[in-house]
Amino acid sequence: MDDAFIKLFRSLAPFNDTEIAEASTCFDTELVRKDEYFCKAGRICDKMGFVRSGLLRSFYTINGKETTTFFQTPGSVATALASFLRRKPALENIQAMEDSELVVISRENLLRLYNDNWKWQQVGRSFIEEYYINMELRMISLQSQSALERYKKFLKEYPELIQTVPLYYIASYLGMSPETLSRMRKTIYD
Amino acid sequence: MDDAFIKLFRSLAPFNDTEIAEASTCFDTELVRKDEYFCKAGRICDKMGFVRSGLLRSFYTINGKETTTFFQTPGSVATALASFLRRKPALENIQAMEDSELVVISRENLLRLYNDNWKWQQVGRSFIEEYYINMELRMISLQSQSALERYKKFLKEYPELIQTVPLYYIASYLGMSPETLSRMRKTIYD
DNA sequence: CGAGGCCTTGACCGCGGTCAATGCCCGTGG
DNA sequence: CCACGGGCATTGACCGCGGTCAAGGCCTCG
Repeated sequence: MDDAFIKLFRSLAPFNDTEIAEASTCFDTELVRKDEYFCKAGRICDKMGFVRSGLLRSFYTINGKETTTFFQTPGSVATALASFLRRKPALENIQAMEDSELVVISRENLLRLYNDNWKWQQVGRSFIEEYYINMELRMISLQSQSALERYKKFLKEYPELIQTVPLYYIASYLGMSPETLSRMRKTIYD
Repeated sequence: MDDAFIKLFRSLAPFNDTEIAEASTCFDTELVRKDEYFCKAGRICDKMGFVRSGLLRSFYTINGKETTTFFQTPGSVATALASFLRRKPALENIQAMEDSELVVISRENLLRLYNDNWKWQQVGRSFIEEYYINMELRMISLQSQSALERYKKFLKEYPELIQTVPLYYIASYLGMSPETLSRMRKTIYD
């Protein structure tokens, strides 16, 4: 397991070294090459990944149109959460936009950790809470802000991504067409 | 505590009678009269309510405009979740649309239950999961469906609410103006 | 050099928001 | 009992945001 994630877990529950060491056998490393999928829509997503390096995005396809829902940068969690939780086919895909390395735990192993030690329950709760709050903020933004406001907000929150992510993915994430995003950008930079 | 909720809790973790009995001292009953608030925006929401009877709605106000985010019917959970989890001022209000009765647990007592018994951790996880999945579906709907499609979907999912809830709240929940909702209704019933 | 991927630009237009008027229902008080 | 007023739904007129379609420019890569 990775140092950064050990730190993260420790910040969520008071683990000692033994507990971390025992748990580390439950985690695995997975490489996902650019354009390949970590999860696919229609299949049950039975793993949870912690991004160590690279960059991924979640998106679903409705009426032939892709909608990007999240970008997973190093330090964040990648999973089709609803599918993972309910063991139903996932709605969304998770695709690597660059070669990415993830620390992965299977659903099975996670449930085992939950049973072994309540502290992992707490970690699990925390991640879902995190997911939830992200989603809530995103929804409020989509519902109450104009396209321009949403773009400005994105600029503040994810300045790095503007450089690396194709604009049409960002447009999709922001709930607008690439053309509209292009025009928003124009109005800002005159 | 209420029979319906005991059943619910039991479906989420294998409680025995003693555990339920011990926990029941942590719960309380709260009456919220029509138009009064269970939670208020700007204050920290430090309780979680299980609706026994009545009807409530969550909404937040941005730029002087209300947006309804959820309706809480009997059996569902009422709390400003992000505020509850992070102990930050709530963005949303929860207001009773009819006289309502809730079984309430304080944050403090919930944390105590979490510590006492891992099964309650599981219950807590389940509720957040529920909240999360609801939110996700709502977001997908808002982003990928037209106003008319969203209304039709609402009709299927919450036929009861059409009778009892003022249409302008439903419009707000569906992310459209009351006028638009009115026109959608017209196109359906000719 | 050509091809394909991505971004921009322009023209057009439709969904749905805003504003304002009207209708309807119902509770309240004269 | 009726008059009034307020809350809610509907309707109409208008219009702007942002989507769609199509074309053109600009990369990079084979």
